[in-house]
Amino acid sequence: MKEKLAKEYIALIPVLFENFKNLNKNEVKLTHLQNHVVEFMYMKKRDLNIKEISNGLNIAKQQLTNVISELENEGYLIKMPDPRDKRAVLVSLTSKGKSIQEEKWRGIYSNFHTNLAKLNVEEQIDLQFALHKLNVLLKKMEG
Amino acid sequence: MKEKLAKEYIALIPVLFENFKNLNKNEVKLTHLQNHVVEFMYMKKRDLNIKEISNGLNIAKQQLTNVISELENEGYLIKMPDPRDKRAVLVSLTSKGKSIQEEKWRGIYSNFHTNLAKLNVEEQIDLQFALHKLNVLLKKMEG
DNA sequence: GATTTTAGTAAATATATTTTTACTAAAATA
DNA sequence: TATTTTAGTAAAAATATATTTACTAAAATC
Repeated sequence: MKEKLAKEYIALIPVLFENFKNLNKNEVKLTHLQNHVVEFMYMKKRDLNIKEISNGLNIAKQQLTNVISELENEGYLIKMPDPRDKRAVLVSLTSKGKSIQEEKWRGIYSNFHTNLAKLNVEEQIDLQFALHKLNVLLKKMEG
Repeated sequence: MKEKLAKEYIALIPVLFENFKNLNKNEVKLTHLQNHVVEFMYMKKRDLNIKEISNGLNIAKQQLTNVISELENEGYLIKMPDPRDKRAVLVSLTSKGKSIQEEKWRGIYSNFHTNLAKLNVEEQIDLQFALHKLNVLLKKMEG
């Protein structure tokens, strides 16, 4: 059974991939790395220090110095001293930074709504149930 | 209900994101774009011409000339004339190109197997059912 | 058949990303 | 307390990516 399970899991990826392919065709003039950082921070939903971003994105911390100071200059995030470690710096998305991401999600969201119409009511109920189950179980698997 | 449904859908993304974060820490010495192209071709599971890759990845076709000829030099793909359009060129992943991707999926796969142990049998059955439902329904929504 | 569009290539220039090395100051450890 | 490790910055050099312009040949359209 585990074989079949893993196959279903892996089959899910290209399906979702297709859905998100247009996600980063955003208008805002950020470079790839800048966008990557903002996206990562938005996903994490909390302030992060540079090391955490560096680890999370597999980018050398030296690169982040410039990327983040540029984002700060443009008002997408702010830096502040980490009260728990005087060496470290906490990076926090501003509402301008968050709004870039929210704009992207609005697109996904509305697309999802549109496509939902292709399912009948029974299927919609099944979909909700499946999504919920999946979220709960995948989180359990990670934790 | 649609609200709740969309929320579950969107909540799924960060969960999966976490799972795939290490996917591109691969050893192979490809540049980002090169990796992107190989990944895209692998997902599509068929030969593509340069225009299709350009559209699919939102990359100017001029950029692809170099990226693809480099990949060809390294043996990850081959180019051949498109029999249906003498202007066009079909790009096809070699087994060397495919094996890079397969290596990545093996990592995901084995990670999934490991984490599956955190679920009891009943939960595993639920997971399989949810994954299957989701694949079927999402595909229906796209099509 | 003439004209326009399309697929791909080419090359130059401008930006962005990566890597290497080195430094400071605070934290952790011995 | 002395030593080592860690978080962040800085700057130069090497690569990679993006943009612009222009060209060829085949396809599509008029």
